[in-house]
Amino acid sequence: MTVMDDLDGKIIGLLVEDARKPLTEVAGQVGLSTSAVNERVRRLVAQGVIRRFTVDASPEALGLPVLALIWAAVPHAREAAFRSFAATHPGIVECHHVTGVWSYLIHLRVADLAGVETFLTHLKSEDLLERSETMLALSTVRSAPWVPR
Amino acid sequence: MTVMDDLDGKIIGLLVEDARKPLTEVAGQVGLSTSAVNERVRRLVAQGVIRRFTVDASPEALGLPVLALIWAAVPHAREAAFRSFAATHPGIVECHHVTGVWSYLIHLRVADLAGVETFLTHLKSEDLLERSETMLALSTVRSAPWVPR
DNA sequence: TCTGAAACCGGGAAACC
DNA sequence: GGTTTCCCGGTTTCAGA
Repeated sequence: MTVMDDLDGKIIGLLVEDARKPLTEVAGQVGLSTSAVNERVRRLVAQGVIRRFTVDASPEALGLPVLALIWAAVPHAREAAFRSFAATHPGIVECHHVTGVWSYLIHLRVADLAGVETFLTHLKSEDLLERSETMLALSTVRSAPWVPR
Repeated sequence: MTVMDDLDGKIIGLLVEDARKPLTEVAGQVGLSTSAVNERVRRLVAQGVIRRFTVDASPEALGLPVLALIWAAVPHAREAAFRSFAATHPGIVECHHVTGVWSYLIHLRVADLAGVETFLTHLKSEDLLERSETMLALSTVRSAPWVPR
């Protein structure tokens, strides 16, 4: 299905750095014509290799400096509810079902520590949380792009 | 510093969904002229609220289906070395310095489980790892945008 | 800081190699 | 699949409010 050569890789790399970079420039840097690049980008989007064009925003600038990493044990009977909650809650940046003693790892973006407490209290009140363990990110060496929602 | 009103918030929200959406459309949806939107976007970039325009790619489509979440204890004397390693290693998607018994949480994207072993072995051989604990993401309820490097 | 008009330039389609 | 050409439309700038 996925037919990718290293030119596609280069194109993606350039667009990762700046998605607004004119295709003419991209074309110049990969050694193709604009149309060829345009067609390849179209294909990459159609194939789902590129999921979307987006912006990487600064959570700090938008008032969400606190990143909490939360291990969560979810009541078995409430797992479906937990998943739909996690999929829509605006503070939840990531949520992975993981191996090990905890069922989920949540990345939570909030304005302050009170926001963490509010979040955990809310989860418990909805019976979506058996127990949890929270760690705070003191600093970040490397981060994924962040998008508000 | 950061002067943001809810119009800026709306604009960012629209660009998050589709960074290539014509500014004329954005303008229509927020009730401003194209020029005004253009100016606001320019300001948001200048202020660092928007860090960059990028693409959200599919790690699976690019042959990296495995996401490993690794807790790492790093030798105190090697922390600077660890940080610069983590900042540049292509497989490391995220790396946070955290509170708790572990010093770092790493998100590692690799092709298969052998990739996880190679990674850990390499870290140890460079004396960047005292001990670690690895969890695998079985499924992801919610994920941040992913960019290859 | 916004609007509206004008200039410019990049993107998308068509025809062809 | 690739290139070149051409046209449409979006971005950008500027004058004015």
